[in-house]
Amino acid sequence: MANILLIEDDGETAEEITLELERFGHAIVTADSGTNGLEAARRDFDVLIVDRLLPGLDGLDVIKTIRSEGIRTPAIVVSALGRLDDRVRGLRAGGDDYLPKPFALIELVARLEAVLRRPAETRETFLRLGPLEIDLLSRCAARSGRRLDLHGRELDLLEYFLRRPGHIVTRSMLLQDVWGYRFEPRSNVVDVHMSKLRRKVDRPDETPLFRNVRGQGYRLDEPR
Amino acid sequence: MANILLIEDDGETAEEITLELERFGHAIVTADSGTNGLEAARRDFDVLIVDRLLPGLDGLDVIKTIRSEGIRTPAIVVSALGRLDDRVRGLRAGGDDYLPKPFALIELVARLEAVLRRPAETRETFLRLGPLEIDLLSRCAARSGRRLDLHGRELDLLEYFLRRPGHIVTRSMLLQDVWGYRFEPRSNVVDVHMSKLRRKVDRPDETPLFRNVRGQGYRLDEPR
DNA sequence: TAACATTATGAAAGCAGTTTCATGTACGCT
DNA sequence: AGCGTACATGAAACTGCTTTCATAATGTTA
Repeated sequence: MANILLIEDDGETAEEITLELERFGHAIVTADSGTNGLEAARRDFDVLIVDRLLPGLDGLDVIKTIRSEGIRTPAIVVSALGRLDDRVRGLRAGGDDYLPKPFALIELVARLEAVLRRPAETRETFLRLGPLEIDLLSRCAARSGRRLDLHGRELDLLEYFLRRPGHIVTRSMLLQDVWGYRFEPRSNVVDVHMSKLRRKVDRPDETPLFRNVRGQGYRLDEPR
Repeated sequence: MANILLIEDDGETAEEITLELERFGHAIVTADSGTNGLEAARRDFDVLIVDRLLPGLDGLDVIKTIRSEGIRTPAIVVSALGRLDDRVRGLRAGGDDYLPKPFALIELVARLEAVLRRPAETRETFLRLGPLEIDLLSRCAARSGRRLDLHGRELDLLEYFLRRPGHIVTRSMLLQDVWGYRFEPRSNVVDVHMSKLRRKVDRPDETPLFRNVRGQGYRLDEPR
């Protein structure tokens, strides 16, 4: 029922957890290092399960980083380091959870369900970045007061970028999170919609907010 | 730019205000008594301008009534009674405004713009009535956990009813507020969509929540 | 119960948004 | 500059939601 990102370097453990959670109908994606995990965590998951000790980047740092980027996906940290030092104590304050190893899988499932059961995350319904505004409730957007007449997909796209200002958004992220495709079709839907969206957002006489990053994706710039 | 309901019994004053506000690009609908005004105020307006002294029902009572029904359209009360008694003081607390007569029309326009400029009213994004739930952000609805697969219009319809539980909703209200038609076409769009919506919400084995009120419209019953 | 008005609904038509396809343009590397 | 790849975009095809239309069912009144 939920999209879960598991950041865990030990293949065996990852496999074990994946199988168990899939038994409960969840969809799991695995990342095997802190660096990969960080990248994946920028996408739209319902929960993250993060190992504390990871190659490349510490699990807590992954969470810290995405939080600093405004991503609020709840996270459950799993670790052999049982002692509750300061950093771990900070976790709960941030609404996340901590699970010392070894743990019974059923315990993980329970915490997970608890996180998912939490009152539907009160997301912002109104986003703004510089001259760009978007009202998710009435589903309308504007740039400097000029109303943008966006179609559904275009609006979803813009929302996705507005939630990640200044960050590169890849086609793959969009296909997965906006279109909901599990595997990537060879299609240029994203390109076509980006083209349409950009035409509406960045008019010839305006300073462009969207940029293409060759070989990587697109970025919505924060205004300086 | 805004849909305004003017509740004012004096035709001359009403005309004057209407002309001025239309000059600023607003769309005005007028009601000439408290009773008519009350009925109209249940629809979706951006602001109400209400005369204090009205035939039938006092202006403040109109506001009080719709507030008790959960309608939060901001209101500006206009009155020759300049003294700020308790009831008027209560107005500001409720987010509404008061304008003693006589006033310059430009003053009314200013207050109006101020009200409209207020941070987009933080409406509920999640509505519930008995077994019915609707999440406006993800735009999905459910009855007793059973997910209703509603199309856009159906969802808009359901939202409209959920915001007016137990109240009769006329076809005319729906055409105006959900479809945005200014004048009523002879069409049975509403009937068709109600039919589809009811089929999804009220299944044969469930106790029906929607009712038809012959000659008037439909009602979504509050569960007892 | 007959006659009329209102409501319900299946199916077809209409239309708008989405996706694909084909082609043109820009970029980066040697 | 030349080449290959990535990106941009007009237009057609497609899809699915919306609306209309026609007809049936239901309720109301005399």
